[in-house]
Amino acid sequence: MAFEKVRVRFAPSPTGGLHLGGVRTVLYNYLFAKQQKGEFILRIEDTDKSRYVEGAEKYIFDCIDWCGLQADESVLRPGPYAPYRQSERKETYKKYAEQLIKDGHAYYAFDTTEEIEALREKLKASGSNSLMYDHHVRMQMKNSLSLSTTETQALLDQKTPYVIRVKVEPGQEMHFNDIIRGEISFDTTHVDDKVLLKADGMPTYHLAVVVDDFLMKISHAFRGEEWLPSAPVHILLWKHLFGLENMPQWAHLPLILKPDGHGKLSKRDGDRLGFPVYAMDWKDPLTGNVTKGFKELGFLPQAFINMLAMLGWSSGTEQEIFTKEELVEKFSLERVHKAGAKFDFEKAKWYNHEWIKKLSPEELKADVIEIFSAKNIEIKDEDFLLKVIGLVKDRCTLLTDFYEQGIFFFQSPNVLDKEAVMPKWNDDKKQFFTLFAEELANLRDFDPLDIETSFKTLVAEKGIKPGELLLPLRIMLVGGKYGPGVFEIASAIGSQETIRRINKALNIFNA
RNA sequence: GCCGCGUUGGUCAAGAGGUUAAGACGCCUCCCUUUCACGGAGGAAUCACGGGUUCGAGUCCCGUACGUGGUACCA
Repeated sequence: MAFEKVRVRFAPSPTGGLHLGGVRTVLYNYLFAKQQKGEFILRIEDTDKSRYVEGAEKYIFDCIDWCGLQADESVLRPGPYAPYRQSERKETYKKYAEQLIKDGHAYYAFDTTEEIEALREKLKASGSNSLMYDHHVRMQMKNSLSLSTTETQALLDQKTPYVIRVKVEPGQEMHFNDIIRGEISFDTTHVDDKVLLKADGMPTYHLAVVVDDFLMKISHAFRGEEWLPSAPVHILLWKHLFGLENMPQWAHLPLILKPDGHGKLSKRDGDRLGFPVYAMDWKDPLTGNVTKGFKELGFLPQAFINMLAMLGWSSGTEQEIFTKEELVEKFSLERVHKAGAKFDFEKAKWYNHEWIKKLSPEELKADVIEIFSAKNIEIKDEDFLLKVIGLVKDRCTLLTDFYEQGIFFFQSPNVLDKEAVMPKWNDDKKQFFTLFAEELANLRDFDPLDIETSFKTLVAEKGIKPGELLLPLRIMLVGGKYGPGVFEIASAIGSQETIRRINKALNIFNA
């Protein structure tokens, strides 16, 4: 099983949305490929027409792009093994399915849905603990094993709809070595005769994944733990079709679970608990419903993939904040957890906060401009914006927080928190601010220290406690009890604007 | 039901037979800050249970419980 180089793949189905677990699988694939100087390819599983959603394919590429995890080969960037859409590889799968029949490892099955339903009813009634189409029942069904060659040929000639099923021989021990879980064993007695090729000529996942992985020379295959139970089928196909020695190494990733209750995290949990489960906003073209994404909520892609990487993996050190490059360097499949992890949105926000603190104003600039422009605030002076970002970024958890944390640098506050001021408002204070505004007009340099000195001097003259006046001043400039140091703010917005805001507020407070 | 996989604080987790069982999120207290954050110091809180093996078990084995996934012409 000598592979020339590491080749990994991710194969989403375009059924709408890209869930956290999916993005994490992409991420682990990407990290491993880059680390091993290998290639990451992205193929599309679009063989189920009934679930195909228009636009979902593009959406998947957009999400992956936002996360910065571009594939080396894909529908967008075809490589030597194109096409990468399974619907365009139909004939290939059919060829291998027929090969399997020829070799006696698969068979035609002509049973209708109703007949299979009836089988299950019958099994249930008889108290059987297995409702599968398997070696117990296949000779009672309508297929090329129970029928004679001529009968089978006749049905085929009449264009009777059929599927192709694997023939699983019972009583065989099967082993394989999972990179994360180690030795895993199955008994084929409990494996059913899975459908390989559907009546419409499309392959099922089982056939397609094996054929594609072989043809595309995949060396390592990572997928969610939910696939573990179907591994025996895949191993059987590898054995019969391409040889076990050519099979990729498997790694079954732990599941991402609901924060409360039980089960896999699903799209509905996000709506229910108020956090996103998709990378980006997804608008269902049929219903028009929008499912929220991390991007639009105000997450940085760096924080998003950092958080995702740590959900099921740890470096073994105390480091928690990793750049993509550091992840490529440090990541190891052996250190991926076996158990599923509950998703914690609070921790996700913490990662974002850390990343906002870590990035420079320059690196944050483009995102912040976008946040403001979405609120119809046009940024004219970028140097000023950079200064503002530097002043407020430590108090922003989400990118969208830049709006409320920074808006007062660009606009006089519309609403003042009067409640915080009025109960203690009096003539002395009124007088103070009137005087203070006049003082400010005379200041040469309007830097924070000068303003503070001027303020303190006046406060001392008037014999009022500074604390009594600092809060009203803040409310006047900012509107509320938040933001960086008042004198920093005053200096940033300039003397004219500061005086204007003080006077405006005086009118309101004195009214 | 059957089959697979798993189980360290509320959550993410370190831990590869001998540790005072790291660290982070969240929560609480205090300090800093004449706002809100940032930052700093501290606190409460954990090895699912029962049997083995061993001088010694969170770590190895077996069982039980619980969780989770699969059991589709879905992926």
